Amino acid sequence: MDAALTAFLTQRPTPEIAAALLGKQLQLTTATGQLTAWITETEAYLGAQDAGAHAFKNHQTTRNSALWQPAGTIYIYQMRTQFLLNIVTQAAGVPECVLIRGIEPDRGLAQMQQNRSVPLQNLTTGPGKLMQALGLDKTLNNTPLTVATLNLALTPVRQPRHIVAGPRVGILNKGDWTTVPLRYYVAGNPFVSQSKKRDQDQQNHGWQPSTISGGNDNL
DNA sequence: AGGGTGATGTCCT
DNA sequence: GGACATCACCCTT
Repeated sequence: MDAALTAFLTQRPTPEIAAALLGKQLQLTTATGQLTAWITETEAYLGAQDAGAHAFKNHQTTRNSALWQPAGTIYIYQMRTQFLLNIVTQAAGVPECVLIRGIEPDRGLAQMQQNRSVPLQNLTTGPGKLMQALGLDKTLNNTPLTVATLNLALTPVRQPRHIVAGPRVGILNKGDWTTVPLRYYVAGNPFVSQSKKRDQDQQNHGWQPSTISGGNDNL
């Protein structure tokens, strides 16, 4: 694992990591070229103490064993018919992670639309949708980033103008953990799940304009 | 708003 | 071995 990436994913609490991931880039190498996308929405899951997390009470199973691996390990699990992408944070043995819930396509948009044939505004606005667009299943589960065809790049980066924190999606009847604001998204970005059109910034997608320069030949 | 999908884990018989 | 819940999405009303 790349030293800078390990530092990024271990040297502060997981909620801060989840917020800092907004504007970082996912990069997937495929047979037909590279797919890249900016992270727009995340959720933090805080391990054994977190009633909303798979690692609650430190219960390790076949499905969630990746959570106990070192920072930067990919954790992918299946929910109904969908696959969901998480990145493990903190030292090995600490089962915390960040769920990737939204991405803004950058390079390889045509390939993503071929993988998932829906209008652009519905392409990557949710954790299952973005995995369809990337063409990923559970194959990369329990694999380290950078070793896998999927990588997390710390540069280039886009800077959110404003980050919104709120309750996580789909966490019900979990006491205080139901409402704790561990979901983060780029305010005004159209590639955020459940975002309303009137709240979207169609000009800059919620990014600092000075950080948008070049690179994006699709949107 | 509501139902179908259908992998995986947990709690029960 | 079965009933039930789950970090979604799609389609129909």
